[in-house]
Amino acid sequence: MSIVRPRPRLNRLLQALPRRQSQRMLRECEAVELKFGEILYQPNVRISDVYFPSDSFISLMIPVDGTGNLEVALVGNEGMLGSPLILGVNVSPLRAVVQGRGLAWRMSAVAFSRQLGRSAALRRGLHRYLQVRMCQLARAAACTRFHLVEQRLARCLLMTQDRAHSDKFHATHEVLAYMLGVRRVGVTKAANVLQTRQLIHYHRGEISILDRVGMEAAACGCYQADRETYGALLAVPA
Amino acid sequence: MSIVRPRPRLNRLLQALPRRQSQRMLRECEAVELKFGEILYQPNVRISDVYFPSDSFISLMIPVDGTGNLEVALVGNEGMLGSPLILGVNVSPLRAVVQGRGLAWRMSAVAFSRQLGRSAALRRGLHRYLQVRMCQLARAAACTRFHLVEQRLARCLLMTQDRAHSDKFHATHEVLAYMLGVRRVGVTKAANVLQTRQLIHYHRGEISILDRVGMEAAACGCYQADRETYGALLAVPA
DNA sequence: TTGCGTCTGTGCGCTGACGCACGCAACTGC
DNA sequence: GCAGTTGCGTGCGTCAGCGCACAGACGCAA
Repeated sequence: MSIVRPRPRLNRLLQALPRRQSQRMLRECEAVELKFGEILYQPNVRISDVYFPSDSFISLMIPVDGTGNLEVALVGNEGMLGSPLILGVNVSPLRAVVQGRGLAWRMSAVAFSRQLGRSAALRRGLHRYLQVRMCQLARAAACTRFHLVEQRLARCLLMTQDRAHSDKFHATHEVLAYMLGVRRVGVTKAANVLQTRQLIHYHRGEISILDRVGMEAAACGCYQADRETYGALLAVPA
Repeated sequence: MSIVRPRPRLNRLLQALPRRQSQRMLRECEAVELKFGEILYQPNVRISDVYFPSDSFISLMIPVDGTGNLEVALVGNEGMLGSPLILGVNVSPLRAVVQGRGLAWRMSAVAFSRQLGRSAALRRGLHRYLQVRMCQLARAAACTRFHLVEQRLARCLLMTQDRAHSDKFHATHEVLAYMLGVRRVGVTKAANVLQTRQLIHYHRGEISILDRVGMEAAACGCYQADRETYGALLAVPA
């Protein structure tokens, strides 16, 4: 049995804004459907649009030595793409690849910068989001250094589940290996263990999280730590 | 023979400001002598002061699983400590440990935030510095994941040399291991190779860089990449 | 039904780093 | 001049992850 949570129509960063500013932002946005594998940013290429995902999610990868890749962040409806613009820089050092297809709100870089100049509330919110990202980047460095593939895979799947807003989603071992910066075979082995332990089920790229609690135990503490960081800095007052 | 470059009296972030703003900042600062091993920030503890190192340098470490540590940034006179305040957050997720004793300009968090609110030039400069840090954090993640201890050690030594403004500085294998997140023995082996290749010389914690060019070749590309990132975003117009 | 592409599983040898533990040399303080 | 501390070197067994290679399983389309 699979619990599919209602797919969000909005982005949490936008939602957290005062009502009027939130509406002003949406007026400048257009809804776009992002396709799996679509590349939104290339390293050192000028950013022309920012994105506020709703039920899509995008992974940010840093190129290594011209050949390898490593995912350093996964952005869903809790975040945004185009953070350098918040700091007055209009190129991204990272590649942005759509991992989960779905809706996002797109806004031109020009309009975004204009809004940023006008709204202190917007700046405040996005600044806090940036701080969350910095924490998560630092943690990603430690995580990739110290934690085993199995733990990192569990963490990656949980993060994906959160952003897909469903306990079922599509991700082949190949893609997961690419994100984690390991061999495909490494993922196969780790995934096998998780499946044997009844934590997940997968079949030809369709992954289901069966035991969320068990998965959180199987993942390294970085998953919880990331969530707590987000909660502490961006808790949305109900 | 050892070329000791003139020790800088100022911090490059402050220097890059318009003259009047730079002076306004310095008026709020007091010069402090930082001692080796001194801890300036603890994770999740409120930031009371910011620091602009001149000839001191400080490493930022992220704690891992309550036991381990990993250096994710090394801050010298090209940067500052207290970046979360730029984003309106007054706690640091990282531990800040003085690696190279020397002078720094200290300023209260309150005064810093006030200046930040008043000077657009200050905000602009520090925002760009933040973007540099984000790039470097992402790169650190990839570097610790993919590169060998020997390359990473070379990179670490070069970064230290830059911030010490001297090709001689103090750093035991123990400390280097701590920063790189590897065993002390791992550093001993790697350092041995570098010494055999006449790139460095060390004796009881006193390290000399003998062949800068050779070292840059021995280090991974991350060293150059970090420099280029800094240069591209924070080039100081002469 | 056949064929082909995609996804997953397995096997083997290799290596970089780990943990542990001991030895030795140099410097410091009494 | 001796003891204790600090810094560095070495040796050994272990292990996670790598590269390479091949094989089975499933699914879609002709």
